[in-house]
Amino acid sequence: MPEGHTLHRLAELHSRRYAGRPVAVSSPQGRFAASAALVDGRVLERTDAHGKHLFHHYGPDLVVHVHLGLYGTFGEAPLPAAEPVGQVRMRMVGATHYTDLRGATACELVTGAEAAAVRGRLGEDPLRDDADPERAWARISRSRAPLATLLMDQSVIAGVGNVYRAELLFRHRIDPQLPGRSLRRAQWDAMWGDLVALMREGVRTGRIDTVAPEHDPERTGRAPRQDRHGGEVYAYRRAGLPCLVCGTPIAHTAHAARNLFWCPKCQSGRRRRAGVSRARPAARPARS
DNA sequence: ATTGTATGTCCAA
DNA sequence: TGGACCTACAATG
Repeated sequence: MPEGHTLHRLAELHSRRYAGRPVAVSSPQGRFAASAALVDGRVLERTDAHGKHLFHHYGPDLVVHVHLGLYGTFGEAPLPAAEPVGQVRMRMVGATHYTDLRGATACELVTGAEAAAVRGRLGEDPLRDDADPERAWARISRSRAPLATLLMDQSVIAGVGNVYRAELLFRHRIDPQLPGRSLRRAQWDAMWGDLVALMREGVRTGRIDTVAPEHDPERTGRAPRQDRHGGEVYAYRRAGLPCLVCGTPIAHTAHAARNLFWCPKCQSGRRRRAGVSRARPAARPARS
């Protein structure tokens, strides 16, 4: 769940629930207790997210920085608050609801400068208004690294995880091993625009849905609908299953300790190298 | 009831 | 490069 859209969604939710009023902050588990005491009872001024990082601003130098990692979760329920169950790292209690944070990789109190430093290490976030795709392109277009690596590099693009990576590459019919410097400018422009639209949709719905209506398996009969991860996808976690476009079994390999999924036919680099590139415009990212 | 796996990142070896 | 983190859920018995 926690790719960039999840954190932006949480930032919006927490702002709606808690911003502008005092919040009771505690750490039932204890690991965040000393820091929680410093913001307990203060007014939450605002929240924001950059990539997979979430920030709760209680003051210029009182910022709670959260990274969910692989299995961190925020849960919420209406008041009254129940006894904490399990390892609750941080509990926030507001006027109408309370929220429990569990399993996060990072939950720490930082200064404004430290928060800025975290953001300084991050690349362009497609969900932020201040994102500059030109800077990401500058990195990509001079890198020999494969796009599979570059898209997951948070210092290049912040917020893309394993699902958006696989789906974006598929939607643009790009071989995951294609070196960044071999990507054409027009392809990058199309990918960035598509990524912005896909991730905004993810913020809105809370799911990652990438399959165009014309490829809906229910309609084409290519495969049964999956929907396992709260969304319909082309490649992610579909190893061995028929490609929703061409029927070829989806391939799978371990790439830098992460699972990489792609369609060996639709995303074959052979066409491109053969120089017929102009003949097949990047797959139109019919929005989902 | 138990086991396996994961949408992420850091750190030690 | 492998383990740690230590949750949630699906698959297995």
